[in-house]
Formats: sequence, C-alpha cells, structure tokens
Amino acid sequence: MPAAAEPFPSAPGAPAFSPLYQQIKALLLKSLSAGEWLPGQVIPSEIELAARFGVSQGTVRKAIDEMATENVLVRRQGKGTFVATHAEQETQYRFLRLMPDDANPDGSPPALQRRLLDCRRMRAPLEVARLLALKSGESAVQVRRLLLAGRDGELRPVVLDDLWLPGSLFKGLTLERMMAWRGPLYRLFEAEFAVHMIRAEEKLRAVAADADAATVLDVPVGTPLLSVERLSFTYGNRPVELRRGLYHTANHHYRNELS
Amino acid sequence: MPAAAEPFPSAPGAPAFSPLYQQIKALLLKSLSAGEWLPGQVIPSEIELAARFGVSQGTVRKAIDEMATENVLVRRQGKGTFVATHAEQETQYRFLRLMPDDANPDGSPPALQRRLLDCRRMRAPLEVARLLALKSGESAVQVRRLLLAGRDGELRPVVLDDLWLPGSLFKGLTLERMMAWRGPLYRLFEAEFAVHMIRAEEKLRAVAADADAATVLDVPVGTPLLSVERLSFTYGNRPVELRRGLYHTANHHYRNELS
DNA sequence: CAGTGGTCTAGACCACTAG
DNA sequence: TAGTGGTCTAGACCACTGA
Repeated sequence: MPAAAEPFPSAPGAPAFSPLYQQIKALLLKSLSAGEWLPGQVIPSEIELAARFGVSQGTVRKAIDEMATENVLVRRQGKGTFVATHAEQETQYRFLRLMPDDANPDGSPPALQRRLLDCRRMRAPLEVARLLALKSGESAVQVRRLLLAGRDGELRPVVLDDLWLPGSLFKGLTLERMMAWRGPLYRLFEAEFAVHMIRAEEKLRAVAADADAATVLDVPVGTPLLSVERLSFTYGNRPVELRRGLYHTANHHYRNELS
Repeated sequence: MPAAAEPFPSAPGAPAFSPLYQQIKALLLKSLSAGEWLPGQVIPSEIELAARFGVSQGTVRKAIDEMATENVLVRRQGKGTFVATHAEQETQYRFLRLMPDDANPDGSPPALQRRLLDCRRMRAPLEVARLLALKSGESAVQVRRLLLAGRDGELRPVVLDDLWLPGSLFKGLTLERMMAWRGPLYRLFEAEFAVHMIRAEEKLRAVAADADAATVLDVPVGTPLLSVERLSFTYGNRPVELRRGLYHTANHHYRNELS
C-alpha cells in the first residue's frame, strides 16, 4: 500500500468540516478541471483512488456516486468510471431538449443538421460581459448557427442560435474550424479548447420573430418563437458560454421532466 | 427482533432478479400508494424498516436514498424520513418553474395570487381521455384558473391554466371547495382526494394568444405566449392530471437547469 | 481469467432533534 | 438522554467486461 495522503485531519483549503466524501469529491473535481483526466477517458479505479486518498473504497464510491448523478462522471460496470463528454451518440445533443412532436418519448434523437452562419470576434457587449464574468473591454467570440430538421426529405430551419464565448478561452476558433467539424460543437470545445460544459441554466420565454429571425428561420415576422437563454458552466461554476436560441415550435417542442 | 419477512429468496410479484434495495423500494412505493403513510407524515425509521423487511439498514438506506433524490421522500436528520408533499412553503409551487425576471436565482417564491374561473364535469374529450388513460365515455373534471402577480401593488394575470382530472378520482371537487382552499391545488388534491402528484412531463411551445386567452390574460390577440402542456403522474406512473398552461412571459420566465 | 463496478452486511461513531 | 439520519470502515460476494 502506497504512503497514501493523510485522511485530511485538517483539510488543505477545504471547508474543514465537510464530510470526507465531499472532500474527495472536491479533489476529484480539482483533478478534472486541471485536465488530469480528459472527457471520455477512464479515471482510476475506486480501489486506486481509495489508496491515493487514504480512505475506504466506500467513501470514494459515495463521492463518485454523486458525481455520476450530476452527469460529471459515467460509471460502466466491468469497464471503469469515465469522464462525461458531449461526444456520446446516444445523447447527440446533451443539453438540447428539443423533440419532434411525433417522436415517442425517449425515442430517437432529433437528427438535426447544422448550418453555420457567422463567427466574429468583438469586444463583449455589456450584458454578455456581465453574465460571462468578463472584465469590461475583454473580447468575446460570437457564433451564429442554424439547426434544420428533415421534414419529408426537405430541410426546414428549427433553431437559430447565437453564442458568445470568452475570447481568452477560444483563441483559434474560426468559422472554418467549425465547418470542418463533425459532431456537436460542445465536443469541439472539449477537444480543441479544453472547455467542458457540465451544467447550464436556461430561461425560457415566448417572443415574436423579428425581421432578422424571421428571415433566417423562414417564418413570417411576428411568428411566436420559443426563446431559450442558456448560461453554461464548466468546472468550478465558471460561466463559459452564453447562448440565445430561438426555437420554431410548429412541429417540435421543448421537453422537460419535473419531480 | 420480530419474525421479519424473508429476504425474498424469490420475490412475490417483483422482477425476481432485481437488487434487494430495488425490491425494498418497490415495497415502500406499494405502501405509499396504499396510503399506509400519507404526505407529510413520517415513515418508520431505517432500523424498523430493516427489521420489517429482513435486510440490513444499509440496504434500506440505499432504497430511501434513491426515493429521496426522486423527491418522493424527504430526509430530516434527527427527525426521520417523511413522505414528500406539496404543502411545504419553501417550494410553494413544487412544479411551477415560473420566475420573475428580476428575481435573484434561488430567491424568493413568485408570490402569486389565484383566481378560479371555472369547474365543470364532462365526458372526457378524446385527446384528454387518451393521455389520462381513461376509457372512452368516462367523465373528467375541467378546471380553469388564473395566476396573477403583484406588479407594484396592481395585480396582472400571468398564467392561464386549464386542468383535466379523472372524474372517478375527484368525485366531490367543486368550484366552491377550491375557492375555500388556501394553498396549492396539489395540496388540496392530496388532502381531500388522496391523489399525490410525484412526477410530471412537460412539453413547451411558443403560441399566439387567441381571442379567449387574450381576454383572460389581458393582452392583445396574437401576443406570444409560452404554452406548457403538463402530464402529471402519481405512484405507479399512473397519469392523473393533464394541464395546459399559457404563460405571459413579458416579466416572467420559465427557469430550467440542465446537467 | 483478472479487474472493474454493483450489492449487501455488520458495526462503530458522529450530528442533529426533541423531550 | 434516547432516537433519528449521516458518515465511515472492512470485507464478502456478485455481475459484467475484455484479454
């Protein structure tokens, strides 16, 4: 048995009186945000972690259990515990709650096509800077894109998204880079910019399509659209993306579960 | 120690090969739906339950843990484990995600007033019967009500709700009964009709206000409204309420968390 | 087959609540 | 003080994966 770390008689920088498994959880999150284990990769086994931290396997297990229910880690029996990613095909878009009206619950993924419209760097607008916790004057990357659904072979626009990202974190991000990418944008962000979205808060509203949105979404001006304002966070509750989506909900809806 | 039940070598009606704690969970749910413990009441201690079911405390604990994260039970250290209810003031409306735009996250409750508009019994419309799993021709109760928010002392309508309930479950439900009730409707349903909503599925859309909704909500015809269609379930995944809400989202929004 | 997570147990001690 | 849930441990065995 290695000369494992002390069971934290007085934890380093931690709240000092939190349960052991919470301290373990914090340490695991630290390793995750430090990039010790990348999205999609296995983390060490429970036994190894228990030895490393000098606690019992049960305590490590409880820490991992919580992180698994938070969708930060994914357990796979017989294989190991993995860092959650936005790459898995089962949940094509992990954060997109849009469903076709005719889909059976928990059925097939929406199967959407993406069309990138714009990507530019700018000084972050005041509101964007505030929500992303940027200093005034810092740069932001703005991306505009469209999602289209196949309707009897013909594609119809369904979602118009405007994204703002902290310029400092997304240095090499260009339209070309995104156009060449297959798969979810969040996966690109993980792979190329080491920015991993783990949580998001959304505010939903009904709004009327303005001239701009109406043109892009191919609907009459004034059409009711579902406005979805999303603030996404990475490890440590750091906001790293602001997104405003306009959903045309004629043949789709936003699905939610309450309990 | 009582002559506790066998550890279910071959479970009675259960899936037979599920983990013990899942069987315990099923048994607890059976007791809950049978009304052995009512919303707001304490259930027996973990030690008692362990004895009753003939398993270890840890196994009961794991069953209760899951039911607590599903918001079916609520643990309170030092006091016991309680059946969840819609009565608690902290979560005034447990299933209502509406928030004032100016509220700080996780802040004060919306503080809404209720105005009941209508309550009638009828043969369930086809679509309602289908979603509530009623036989054709069965009766349903329809309720229409308004929620209003205080805007500088003056009340403005924010939500128009239409509810459909299975007539067989809500025999004595009248407009007068509801008007006399203080507190959430779901609490009334628990207390008077033994119907406890534990889970719901919602479908959200943006729609234009028709003449009817426009009048009641005091907005121009065509105003974009957030349509929230909710199907609520009680124990055993039994659908017991269909609700269609129209939210005026000029000064409020629907808040959601993703992970 | 070895290694992983998943289940289950038994027992110790802590933290909180209430009489 | 007694009773509750909360934490932590150590060890046994099972179920699944992949070489």
